[in-house]
Amino acid sequence: MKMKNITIYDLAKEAGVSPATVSRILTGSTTVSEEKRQKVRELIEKYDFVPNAMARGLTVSASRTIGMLVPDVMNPYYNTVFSICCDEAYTRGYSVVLLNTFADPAREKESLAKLLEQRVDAVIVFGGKVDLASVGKEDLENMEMIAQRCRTVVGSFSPYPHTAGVCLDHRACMDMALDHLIALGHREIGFVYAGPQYIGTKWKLERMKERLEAEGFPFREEWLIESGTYRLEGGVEAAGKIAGLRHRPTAVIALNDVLAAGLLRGFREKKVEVPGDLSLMGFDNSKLTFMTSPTLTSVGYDYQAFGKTLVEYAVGDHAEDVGVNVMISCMLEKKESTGTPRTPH
Amino acid sequence: MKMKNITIYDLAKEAGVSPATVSRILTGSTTVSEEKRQKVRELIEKYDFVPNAMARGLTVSASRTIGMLVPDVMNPYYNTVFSICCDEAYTRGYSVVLLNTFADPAREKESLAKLLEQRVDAVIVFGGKVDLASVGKEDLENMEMIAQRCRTVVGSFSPYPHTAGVCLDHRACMDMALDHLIALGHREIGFVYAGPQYIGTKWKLERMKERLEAEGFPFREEWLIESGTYRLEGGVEAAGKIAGLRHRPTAVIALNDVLAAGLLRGFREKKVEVPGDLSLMGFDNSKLTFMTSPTLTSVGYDYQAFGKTLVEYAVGDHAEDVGVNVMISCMLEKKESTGTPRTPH
DNA sequence: GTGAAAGCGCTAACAC
DNA sequence: GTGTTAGCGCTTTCAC
Repeated sequence: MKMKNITIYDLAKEAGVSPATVSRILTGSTTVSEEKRQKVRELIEKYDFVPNAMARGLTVSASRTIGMLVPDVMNPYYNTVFSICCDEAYTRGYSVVLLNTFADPAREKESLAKLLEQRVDAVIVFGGKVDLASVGKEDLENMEMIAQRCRTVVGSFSPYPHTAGVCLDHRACMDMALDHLIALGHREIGFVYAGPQYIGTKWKLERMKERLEAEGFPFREEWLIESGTYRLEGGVEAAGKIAGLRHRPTAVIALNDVLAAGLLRGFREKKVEVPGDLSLMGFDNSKLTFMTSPTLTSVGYDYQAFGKTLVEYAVGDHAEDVGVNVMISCMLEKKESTGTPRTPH
Repeated sequence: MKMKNITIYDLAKEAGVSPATVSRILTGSTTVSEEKRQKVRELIEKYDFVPNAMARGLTVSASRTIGMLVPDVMNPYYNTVFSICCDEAYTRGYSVVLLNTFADPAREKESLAKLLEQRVDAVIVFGGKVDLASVGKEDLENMEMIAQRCRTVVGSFSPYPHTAGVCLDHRACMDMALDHLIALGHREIGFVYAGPQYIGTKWKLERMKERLEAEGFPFREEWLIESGTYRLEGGVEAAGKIAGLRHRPTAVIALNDVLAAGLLRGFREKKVEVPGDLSLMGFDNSKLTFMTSPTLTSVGYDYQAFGKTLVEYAVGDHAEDVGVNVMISCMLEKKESTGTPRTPH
């Protein structure tokens, strides 16, 4: 089945020109006589010649390929950003390849290594070590090493000197959520998150404490629920815990829409009405928020800007200010899952 | 910032061995004395040496990389399959890179070309021309050309002699949906799909006609709605049309869960109760079906087998029977969105 | 067990 | 404009 791969030498011989001429036609670097160009074009067509990117890559540095790592393609947040990055990269003549790491450090490391071996022009990293609240010295050095080999940008806050970070302002996001709920009259507010080790979660939690304290609102440990996962099931389970509380909060914020959807489902099972008995909201404002019933109020982001900025840094538009952190703006979209509490204070 | 890339020659010189020896250590092809191995290992560590996959690829044929093309990563169907493929490939020492084509023929072609240039071991193609009911001679030749260069497998029925197809049995899927609805007592059934040009849709439609005819049930053109898209909005719009019908069907089947979710949302706006006034179901049985309220009855597939089979063909486990089509089994999951019609016949 | 040397397929000077 | 030639960084015979 496999046929011998045809090379520019084969084409050159048959066309009666030199390999260099074929190369010139391929790259368009210099002008070639119309006659020869025509002849070679025909042969390329005839043999369905596909140049070998590896041979080319050996002499040319740029591959016009960006590698992107995400912990979970099935999560709307990640696949939305990826999709937009693809689009943005396309307009610039780049393509972006996605690798799924399943939030597994080993796979993340291997994937990164593979991308480096393939000499991609840049890597965009989401999840994993980068998302952790505390970055070890080892990780820092590792990232620096990678940054020395290709452009790097992370989809969260970058503590790395040579890696750009494009990130959400988690404190501002939390403010938006709280402003909304407080304006509706809530003062007993819960929070459901996957784990405190993630930096975004840490910031949101800190901000929440600050705000509630400042407002003089109660802040109970039992209203803080760690689901251990970002997936639907985590939300369902958390809803059970909240429903079982002798003193429930009047509103709950979930770390993402998926968890919020899970909570919604859990509350329905437990006959807790949303937003009647309890207001509920999430973050990410994904399509998902339109599919649930009631639809989910959510703090979303400027995904378009997110993808665009990531790609800009990846292709080197801002080569002078690597190591910088760019904030992506967020906005609240009010939908049906939030309302005034039954017994306003 | 960019440092000179270090090569096996640099390592060899410093270690006082030949480049060949370094290469042997890298590939593990032959035994090398422990002493030299040790020394080289240290240097690899010291310089964070990353071998150049392009140089290697020039002499070695296999890259242990599979390329996958999907029309829309944001669609649960595709990202679920991709995710499982990643997992399956990982256990076999392969990695799979994803490219999003946006169902755009031009991007599909370019993406495919890029994968071929990069000499991936195999490509898994979803969407685009492959999904169309009628494959042109040109497409056929093009696919044959690609199949000559690397293993190819498509995520739908393969009309290509040298390309394996891993596909859903659309007729069986439709049978399952109809069996369920008919058993509940429905005989006036509608169908919402994106467009008739897709082969899966064509088969489903044909099967539906056959079955309804055989049962002697009515089959009205106005109960067949073409949304033009697979996205949520298409479903919302279709719901509006159905709600406006003077004679509504008692049950509606949507081509996928996303459309079904859109329909659900549209029906809610129009005060059509599901499943009270109308039963609704979809295909794919994605996570989404658990997030809506009511939860969505859906015909799902053995995604695990789907991903596994795709990868098996991609890595060449069944090299003898390329060109074959493998069917993935489907199963109905009854949830809340279907019930007995208000006025059973 | 190890080194020398050829070659993978392309690009980019460098001559002409 | 076009051909010649020297690499790019690795793997792999082939000797020893």
